[in-house]
Amino acid sequence: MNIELGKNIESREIETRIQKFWDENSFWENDVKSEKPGFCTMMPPPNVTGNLHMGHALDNVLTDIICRYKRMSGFDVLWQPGTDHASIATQLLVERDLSKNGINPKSLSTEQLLERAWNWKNEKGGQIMNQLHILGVTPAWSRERFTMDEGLSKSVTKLFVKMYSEGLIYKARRLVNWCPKQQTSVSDLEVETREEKGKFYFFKYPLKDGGFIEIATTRPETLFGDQAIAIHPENEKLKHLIGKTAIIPLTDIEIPVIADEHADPEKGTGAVKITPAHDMDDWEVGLRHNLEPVCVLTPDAKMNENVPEKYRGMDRFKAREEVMKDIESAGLLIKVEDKTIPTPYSERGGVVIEYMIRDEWFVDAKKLSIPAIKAVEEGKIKFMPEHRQNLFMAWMRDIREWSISRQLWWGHQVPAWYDADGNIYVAESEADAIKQSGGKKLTRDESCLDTWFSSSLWPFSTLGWPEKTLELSKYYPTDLLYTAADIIFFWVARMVMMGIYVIGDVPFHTVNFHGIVRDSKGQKMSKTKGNGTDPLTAIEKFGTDALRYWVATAPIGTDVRYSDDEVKRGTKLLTKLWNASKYTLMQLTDWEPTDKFVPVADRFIEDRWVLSELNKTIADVRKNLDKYDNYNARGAIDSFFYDVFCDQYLEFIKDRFWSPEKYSADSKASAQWTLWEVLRSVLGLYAPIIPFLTEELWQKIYKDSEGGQTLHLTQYPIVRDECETDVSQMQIALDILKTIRGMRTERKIGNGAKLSELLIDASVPEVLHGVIKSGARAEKIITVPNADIEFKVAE
RNA sequence: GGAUGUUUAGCUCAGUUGGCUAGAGCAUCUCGUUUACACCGAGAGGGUCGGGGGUUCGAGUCCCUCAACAUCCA
Repeated sequence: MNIELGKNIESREIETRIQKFWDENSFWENDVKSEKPGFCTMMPPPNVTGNLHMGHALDNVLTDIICRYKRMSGFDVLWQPGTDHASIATQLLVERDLSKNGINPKSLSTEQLLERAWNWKNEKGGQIMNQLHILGVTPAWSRERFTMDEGLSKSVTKLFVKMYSEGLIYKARRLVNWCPKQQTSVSDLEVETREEKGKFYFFKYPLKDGGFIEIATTRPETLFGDQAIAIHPENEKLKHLIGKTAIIPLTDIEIPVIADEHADPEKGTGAVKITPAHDMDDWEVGLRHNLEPVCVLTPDAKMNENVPEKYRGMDRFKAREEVMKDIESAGLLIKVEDKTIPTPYSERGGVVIEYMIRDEWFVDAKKLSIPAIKAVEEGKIKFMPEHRQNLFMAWMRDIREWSISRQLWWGHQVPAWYDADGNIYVAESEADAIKQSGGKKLTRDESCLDTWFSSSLWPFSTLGWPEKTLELSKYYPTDLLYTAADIIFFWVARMVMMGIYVIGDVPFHTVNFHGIVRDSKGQKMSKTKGNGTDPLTAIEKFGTDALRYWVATAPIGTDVRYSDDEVKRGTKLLTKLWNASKYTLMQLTDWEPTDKFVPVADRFIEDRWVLSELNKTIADVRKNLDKYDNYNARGAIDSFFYDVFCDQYLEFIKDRFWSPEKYSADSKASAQWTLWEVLRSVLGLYAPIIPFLTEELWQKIYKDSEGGQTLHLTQYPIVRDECETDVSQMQIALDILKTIRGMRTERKIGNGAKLSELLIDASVPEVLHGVIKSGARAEKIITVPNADIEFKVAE
């Protein structure tokens, strides 16, 4: 063979060239009709308007390693790609863009806004997919879906109607989390509680019969919505006040003093004001005592018409100050204490959540969770790392109803219509709804569904549900899901519930949660800190393979730290692989794959030894990849490649090429066949991790003799029975060679220096003399009974 | 406040059901340009495995307790 490799690797040149070749050939499409067993994984759909970040790189490269491995192991792989409409995030982007251009988004109709959003999606939506290509990942690109595609939207509507008809979706009047910034309700999961420094206000409510009742509150501005004052029924100090009537300060509104266990005698004054429209606990109290909730806030959290004129239109925080000033002037203030208050924030909006009474749509998550819990208990889903299961189960067991309607325009509109009397018609189309109503004039519910509702259908809507497709029967339940731990409840839990409800089976057998990417100091990467690293920048610097190699070092489920130095390790490996290939080719110039084959059993012991080690490695790597353990798989390949192949085997056989006359006639052929086979296996083993360079080398070296188009559709290395020969004696040679190396270092003799004579014990088997001579670079071996190792350096 | 993790070499981390003389990479030090590779090779130093207690012939690994940190939930 006469193939020469250059001195340096042009990583980006190779990678872009090979990426183009892959893209042009659509190698990674599934074939639902194939006889091969299916292997399916879903890409967590990234935000359509988003940009690739390290988290995506982690998900997708880890998934890719497994998909490439499975494909090379005889599976019909379907890796389903696509994007998510991310309703709030996208809507914000579009509105911001409009404002920048001097257009008030509120002046546009929903239709006009939707048109803008679709234009935005069509323009920018492809970007993140293009960025994914650069990672060299292999989803079935032609199957790319978008959560608001026609088909997927139909699935959402269909499911909504089905769930409504079965009572699993319902409209109800509730106190919901309200984001005053985006003016939409949000689910419990979208509320983040932060400990904040605040004030605890103590003041007095006059009693109608004279006297006062003292209360304490953190939210005095809501007092205009008070409906009662509560005292614990067993509060000895205060219970004599129960049944009296209090007057809300700054007003003449009368409210009763009631008995309720919610009033903790130990907290504050022991008496609490009850504002059912603005506090979750008070809402419950209100239900128990039939209190009418009175809302005192506008949707943007200003005081509304239910408060005295002076406060109307005032921001809630300003109103808090004003109310307290006035209470003080009225002589009702007792004291103000500093207090740490758990304050609910809107995760997306970044402002303090209000609780508002609204008619919203809910999913009966409790009912859906029961079979989901059972499925996990029965082990139908494996969590990696395992402890995530506890977290999942704890949340599931404690689940509450899920608020799914949002006052947003970008998303799946709730398929419900109302007639003039407010009757609800839920249907798959307006025509159906009208038919249901008996031909009345209807208006459609304006709210949109929570994006997570839409994306919870992803594992089956992308496979064609509600149609009974071949894809569904072949690929569902899917095998594996790699995703970020922070969406375990938002997405993973909901997919599990919906999958079981809709299809009757779990959406995936294994879910692998990776950690988050931190910077080299262990800080979370964030835009505000500016410590983020863009994967594309890292690729520009070091190449995709190097970045992928770094990703493959991530142990299961732990946070990983990014640093350029870590990624540089990848470039070192690539260089090493390139050089080892180059060296191997140099030894094969007088050899062809068509030459007479040397059976493994006839080869030299060091040749059989390296093949035996390779066999062990292949078994080990496969075992780990079968468990989705990329970390140990990569480690096993590395230690074979570096320690066994490069550092030992290649050194051991050098003398056989330099001085062939010292060895038997078949020495070279034995080593050449071995080199040829081992290098090929190394390329195969590394292929899923560093797909570009291995492809490049395979095409240069092996493609002609093997045929086929790409390394990545060849068979993953398998254990070869004929390589299981007895090489136990090699250990003696390895020990001797290690001792000699130690002696060289001790005596400051370079490892290149040749030894004119090497003295070894006579009991060392003859079969090892060759490898010892070669490995030690000794001209001559002298055997003496009971000898310690000794040598003379050649002049 | 509750739950779940983490705590192993200077740094980042492995260590599967208890049997290791506790490993790797980076960093440090010594030696070596040898015809694949200095993005290299050969070596060396460095840890009472967070503290304390217990079970055991034997504990980094199991139990209890304390501490620090992290995440999630309230």
